[in-house]
Amino acid sequence: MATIKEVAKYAGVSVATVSRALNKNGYVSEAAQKKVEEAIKALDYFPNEVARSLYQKRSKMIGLLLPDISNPYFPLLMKGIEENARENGYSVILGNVEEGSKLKQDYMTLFGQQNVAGVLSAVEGTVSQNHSMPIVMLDRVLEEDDYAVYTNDVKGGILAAQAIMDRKPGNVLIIAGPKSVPGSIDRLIGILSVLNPTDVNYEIHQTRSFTIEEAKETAEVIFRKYKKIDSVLASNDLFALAVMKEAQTRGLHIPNDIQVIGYDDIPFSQLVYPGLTTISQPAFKLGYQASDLLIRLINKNKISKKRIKLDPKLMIRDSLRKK
Amino acid sequence: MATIKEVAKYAGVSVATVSRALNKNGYVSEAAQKKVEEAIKALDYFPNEVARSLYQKRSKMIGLLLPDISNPYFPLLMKGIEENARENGYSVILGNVEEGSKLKQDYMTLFGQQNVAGVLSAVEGTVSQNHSMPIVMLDRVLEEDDYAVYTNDVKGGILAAQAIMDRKPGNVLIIAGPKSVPGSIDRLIGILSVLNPTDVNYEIHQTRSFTIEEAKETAEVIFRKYKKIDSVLASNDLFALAVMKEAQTRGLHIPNDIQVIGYDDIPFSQLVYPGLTTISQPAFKLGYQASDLLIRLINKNKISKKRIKLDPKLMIRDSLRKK
DNA sequence: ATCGGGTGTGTAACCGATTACAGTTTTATA
DNA sequence: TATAAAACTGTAATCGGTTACACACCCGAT
Repeated sequence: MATIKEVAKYAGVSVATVSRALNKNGYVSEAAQKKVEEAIKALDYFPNEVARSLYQKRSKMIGLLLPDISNPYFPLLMKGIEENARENGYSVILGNVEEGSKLKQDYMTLFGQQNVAGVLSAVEGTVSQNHSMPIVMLDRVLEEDDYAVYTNDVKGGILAAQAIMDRKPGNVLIIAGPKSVPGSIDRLIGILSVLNPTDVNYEIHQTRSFTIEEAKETAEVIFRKYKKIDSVLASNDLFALAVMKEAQTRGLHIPNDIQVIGYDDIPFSQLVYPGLTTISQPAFKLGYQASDLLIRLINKNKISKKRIKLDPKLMIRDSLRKK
Repeated sequence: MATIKEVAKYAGVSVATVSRALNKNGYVSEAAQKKVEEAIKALDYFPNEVARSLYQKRSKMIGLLLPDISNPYFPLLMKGIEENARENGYSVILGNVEEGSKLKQDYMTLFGQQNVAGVLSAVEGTVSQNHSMPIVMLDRVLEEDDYAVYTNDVKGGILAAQAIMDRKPGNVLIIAGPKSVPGSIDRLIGILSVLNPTDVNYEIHQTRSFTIEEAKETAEVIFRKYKKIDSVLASNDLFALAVMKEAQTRGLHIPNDIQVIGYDDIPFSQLVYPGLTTISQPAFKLGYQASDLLIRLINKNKISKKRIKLDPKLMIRDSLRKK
């Protein structure tokens, strides 16, 4: 790889002039600009980002902290982030942190050591040690987070509950997501705000994670534990799919014997039979906007909204009964 | 963030001594070592990786090039990579490249500018411009790739085809993956090596991608185009799931009317009804081993095998008929 | 003719680490 | 006790960029 020094030599100018020509700041004569551009082309030169980062005390990278990339909801998020970041000349360092692990602090330290320009985190309790490193929380957001992009989960809960209430439920089972995940609580609040004023029977089954393993377990448990359930509000699509499968295995017909609604709208919801009716979280958009907000913060651009709340949407497929 | 200079001052030694104490090379007296360690703790010092990278002309990062992170096969791969990389003190820069895009060269340049220590790529035709930057190909591997970790796709094809042949197929449909993906061809070779010696009827339907959109389209098309198919060998699980759904929508019973086998064993294959019988690619292990191989290359460690071929496995669930 | 500002350019300091080199002290060996 | 080797330490160069600063030139206004 050629260096700026070699370019300067080839072009017959100083490194300062090359740098100015490259970054188009400061005065550079047309003649010099042209010589530099020729030299760059001739030597196939690309500036070393590491050297830049060192001087600027800030790299063109953003750190991304995710709780579990094997959860299919996150890849979409990542895609949105990656796309926006790339469009803005940033790249993404990946940090995968098992739920509740202490690894998140290690990653934050690492991000600091790498001079990342900012951090996107979907892990609760992410704190910056370095004040010059902005953080935008996404998806899993607390009251106290300054900058955040997330879904209106109360509304999501309401949409899901209304969809069920519109379809004459008998006994409803709510599978509630882990209490450690802020969104789970909001969804439950939304759901209950719809169910409580009615006289519908419901029970709540509490879960501890969003993993596929627990989804499978849970699906088995609920059919033993709760008899005569005919409507299920699941905390995410994984749980919904697991319940559907278990129901079908037990010879129950969906949606006639039991109707199910999910949450997230992961791509697979369309690929099962019957298609899963679910609440769509705009994952790609969430990621894209979060990256956008972070980069605005980095560049100290005007910020219209510190917390961006996106609306979920009801995706009607075939796992609920006809109205 | 504290710098090495501040640590040196606090400890009453030179920066050279601090550096030697940090990296445990060169001579450092016990007294000095202790003073440095105290200073580090007192100032909460972590060495700046960017400065290190600049001097070493190599960072503690590896570049990862993936063709489509929204394909659920890749997150597992990523998880394996991330885990191994982290264990070895490396972090991962993400590069998502739409199939066939020219973006891959941009990313390779970027990786160069970032002084990455090496690159893992699942994108065909990835070439290094910088000889000191080793590349390990994974999953999508060509003959000419020096270092690679991949699945034995011929064997995978054979396993799938045998599973079908063991279960008295009438008319078989092979959904072949895109020709641009090396593995697709091998799978087809494997499948045909089993089918051709028999007198079973089969047809081949060629596809252009592994996307969910094409999977849905294809599922519709094949039921119109190919009548009386009763066994389907899909190029990946997405296509298999789409076919299952379409079949069920048309009132066909799986596996009695039509049996389906997939490829990949993405986590969802367990969550559909009936469970999808498929060929399991050890995605996590693939990623883990690829990272391991790359880091060996980076450290110029002994390498026992330049190309690592992992074996696929038949996962029997319920989408095939009884033997 | 003189002054001032706008242009254009190069030298050198700087970012924060590693390490070559030189100098000093301690220790071991003859 | 002399002497070499080992142990320890600091100064300064280095990695490859950016930019403060100084200097030189050109042009128009006084």
